Amino acid sequence: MIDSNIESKWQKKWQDAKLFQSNPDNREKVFLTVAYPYPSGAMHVGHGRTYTVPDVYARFKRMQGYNVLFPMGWHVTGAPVIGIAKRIGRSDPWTLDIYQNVHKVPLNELKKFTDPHYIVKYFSDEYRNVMMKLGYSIDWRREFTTIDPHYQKFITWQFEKLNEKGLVRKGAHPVKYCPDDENPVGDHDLLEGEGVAINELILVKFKIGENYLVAATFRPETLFGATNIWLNPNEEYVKVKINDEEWIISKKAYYNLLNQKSNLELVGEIDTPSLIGQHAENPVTREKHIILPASFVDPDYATGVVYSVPAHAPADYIALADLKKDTETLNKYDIKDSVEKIQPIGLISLKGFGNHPAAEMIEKMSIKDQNDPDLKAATNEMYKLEHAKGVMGKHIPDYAGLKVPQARDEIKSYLLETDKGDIMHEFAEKPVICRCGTECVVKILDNQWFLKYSDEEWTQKTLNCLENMNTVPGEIRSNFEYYLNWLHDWACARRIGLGTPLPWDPQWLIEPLSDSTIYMSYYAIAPYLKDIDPEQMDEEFLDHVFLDKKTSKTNIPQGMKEEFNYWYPLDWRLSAKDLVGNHLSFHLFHHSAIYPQEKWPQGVVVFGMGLMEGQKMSSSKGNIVLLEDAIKIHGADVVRLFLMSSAEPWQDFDWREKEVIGTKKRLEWFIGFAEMVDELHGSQIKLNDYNQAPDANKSINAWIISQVNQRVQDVTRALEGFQTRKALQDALFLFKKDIDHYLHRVDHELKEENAKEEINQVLAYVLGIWIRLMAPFTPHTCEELWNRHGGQGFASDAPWPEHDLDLIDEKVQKSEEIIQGLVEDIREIKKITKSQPEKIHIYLAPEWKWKVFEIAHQVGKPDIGRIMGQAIKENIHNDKKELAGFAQKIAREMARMHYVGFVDEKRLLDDALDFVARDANAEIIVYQEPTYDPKNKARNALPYKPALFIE
RNA sequence: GCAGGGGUACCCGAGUGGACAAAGGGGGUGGACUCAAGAUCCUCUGGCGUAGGCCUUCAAGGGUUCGAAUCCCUUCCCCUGCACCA
Repeated sequence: MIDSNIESKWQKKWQDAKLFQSNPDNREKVFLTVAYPYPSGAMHVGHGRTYTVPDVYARFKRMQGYNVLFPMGWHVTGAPVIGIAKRIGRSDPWTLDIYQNVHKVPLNELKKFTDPHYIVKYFSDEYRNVMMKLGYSIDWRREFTTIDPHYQKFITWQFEKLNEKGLVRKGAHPVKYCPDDENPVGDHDLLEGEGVAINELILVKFKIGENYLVAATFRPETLFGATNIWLNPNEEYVKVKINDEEWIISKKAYYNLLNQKSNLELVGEIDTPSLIGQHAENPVTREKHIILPASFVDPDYATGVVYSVPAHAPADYIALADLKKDTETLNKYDIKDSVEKIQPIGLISLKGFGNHPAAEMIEKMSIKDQNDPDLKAATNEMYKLEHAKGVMGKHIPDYAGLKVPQARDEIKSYLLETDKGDIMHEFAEKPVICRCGTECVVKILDNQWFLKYSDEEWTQKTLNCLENMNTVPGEIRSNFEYYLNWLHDWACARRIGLGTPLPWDPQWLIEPLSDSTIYMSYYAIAPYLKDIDPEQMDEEFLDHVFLDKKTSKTNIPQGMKEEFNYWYPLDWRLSAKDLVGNHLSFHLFHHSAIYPQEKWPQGVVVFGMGLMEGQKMSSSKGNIVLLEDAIKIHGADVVRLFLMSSAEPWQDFDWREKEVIGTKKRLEWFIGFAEMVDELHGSQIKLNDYNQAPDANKSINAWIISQVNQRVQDVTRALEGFQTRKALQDALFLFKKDIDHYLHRVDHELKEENAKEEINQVLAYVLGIWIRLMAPFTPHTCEELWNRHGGQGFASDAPWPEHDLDLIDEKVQKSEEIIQGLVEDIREIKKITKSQPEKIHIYLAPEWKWKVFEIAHQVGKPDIGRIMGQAIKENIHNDKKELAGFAQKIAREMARMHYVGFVDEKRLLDDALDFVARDANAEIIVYQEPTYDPKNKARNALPYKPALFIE
């Protein structure tokens, strides 16, 4: 039923009609962009959602009469494809497997993937192809890649602006670094160690002879409790020269430090055992500490030298205990007497613990020795507790009474200022391994360029920008506020990758997040650039176009500047949730820095993630569904429909094959309905003849017209807020349910000519509205139906239906509820009594009960006194006792009831009598007055709820 | 740790003070159609009930209110992000 030829047919017609090529005119505009893809892999259904949301919104707004621009480009800046090309080049099996089997690249193409440019070309072609197959209403004339020379000139201009405004600075920066690739690596480049943080450690120089034994610590405040120094006697230690000092550290530490310190020089090897038993001087307390052996010391972590604080560090405490028992070692190094004398020195007071918390922690967690796997947990726990609640002891000079974090900062400053300490960086966890298999190191990059997002003035300006902006969903706003304030300076340049050179320091390339902040502006000028030499796009040129500055240039194309001013500011920016803290925030920063306020972004929409059958979707794990396959199996409209209906854009959606098929059935039903309308009509209808709602004589016809108008209102409202799921809930699922119900209700009337004529009119009206409501979601199907049923022009261009408030009638809706309530009541009574009645007597509520309802409604509260008072005053019923009983009974109900006024139930039931009789399979007799009432049921009758007697 | 979002029936998921035993979908049940299967349509899908009703439920406990899935407090649990980068 769903035919891919139909889809390609309409795609071609749209293209031929240039339907989605948007040019400035006198209409109101809507400009929306979605983050352009980085084409390093095939497009899966997760991407499908990302790009379908703006398409649906664009189509919706277009039908409402706006001039809508929805463009697309390719973000090819960055390093990942370089790595991929390299790995393909050396036939890395993992990479080959992913590209062959997950991205489904044919072998002859894969061979060419050693060229990173080819990779992005290949996948951007594929993306474009899939986007076209999905029927996106993109203005393809504006397409570009981020390494086009024209675009590079635009980026150059942007960075010159930022630099002129003093928003760029130079500095040093620690990064994860692969020594083999000679490049920083991001988390996605890692085989192991994803998300591992880089920590800063303080180096403390313990003087030993003319040299320094350099220990590393997170907790310099504990220097006052140091009792000894630990080395691992089985490891190699070396002497290195740094500036004019000589340090003793482990050999592995030396190699790590090479990446962090310049002018580091290996001077000589050390005989490690000879150090044991010697003493080194604490730079703060001037005490001499003995150097002792410990197996827990990892030579690859930090400097391989640790100073020991047994009172507060569980590892030190247990290592000391181990050593005291180890007579062999004590004798070997002749340190027995010294070790025995060592006692923990408490220096931090901690609520709930005594003088030596580490000892208690060891006890509590039953740590056996220094090789116990739980030792790490004990250390962490201790660290957290003392960090959060510890206070420096009274006997500690200068720092007494300070909280631990504060003391730590002050001691750190003291050590650094007096040159008694230094800093190094280390991974929080090891190993960290690059995809190429090499173990990564922490490297300090000098001469790095930073965007100064920490700049207060700039942040404030950007917060202003946020304040005047819409965020969808609304809750995401506080995230933005948080991130804008939190953002540190951003290292904006790289050594490796594709991209634009930094104009004033061209050995650096502008990094991908930094070159995609204001590029939405570029879409406005993109169609003008074909015949322009990029060299002409200098600062004066672009200042004129984007900032309205005067120019004497004569080679700037006519209309370029005007076009930018027409489309800008950007109305909506759409992007994924995880980009709130970088891309989306950067885009606000850069707009606020470069453009005047009237050009600042107007809104953002944030996306959730995609799941597949409940599992996280991920190319590297292979559990993705390629869009191309999904389109092939289900058709573009079904894919679109499922993606839009299964979750709101900002929620995570779950691709479940079973539910996709369910969606497909629903769409087929819609198509079948259209056919059925024609069939009932007896000949092809012309939708244009049915733009007005027909006059309804029967209440059920008024009901469906009311429902349809209600749905139109709800769908429109939902789409305005990008709630595609809610919109479809109304436009498809509930709409279908209404029609199901309607058809069920009128089924028996289709044989009567008179009734049928009205039904036909109603159905034609409904169909015309329905096709248009669905057009943004399933454009191909809707074009086809629109065309088949004599709609004018393209459905994509047809006017969006507007709801008529006069037709949304609460009484009509209530009336149908009354009928349904009645049918359900009959069913229930039949079920309970397990009987099949022959006659059903229906008693309507007398007039006085309606009056009591009216009074109760006006009173508005369950205030029986007032209701009674008013009722007696109006003299609505003679039997005061019955009146009181009734008032009491309904007082409570009223709060729950949706009272919409008097409904002529007699007329209503006459209308629906056939239906009720058929459903109940019995004769129905309606009584306004209870002339026959053997079981005295009539007194139960309420407005909206007639009484029943079945026999 | 910090920040944000959550816990609703067999599953997914609406619902932010009364119309709620709780939308919609999926799954299941029974029925109609059919030689049959499939598709389609209808019913039911917390418990009890020979008259349209009653009882128990929205992570757990406590509170506010005439009235709580919804508001407040406490506890437990889950998810996402925390950067050198798509």
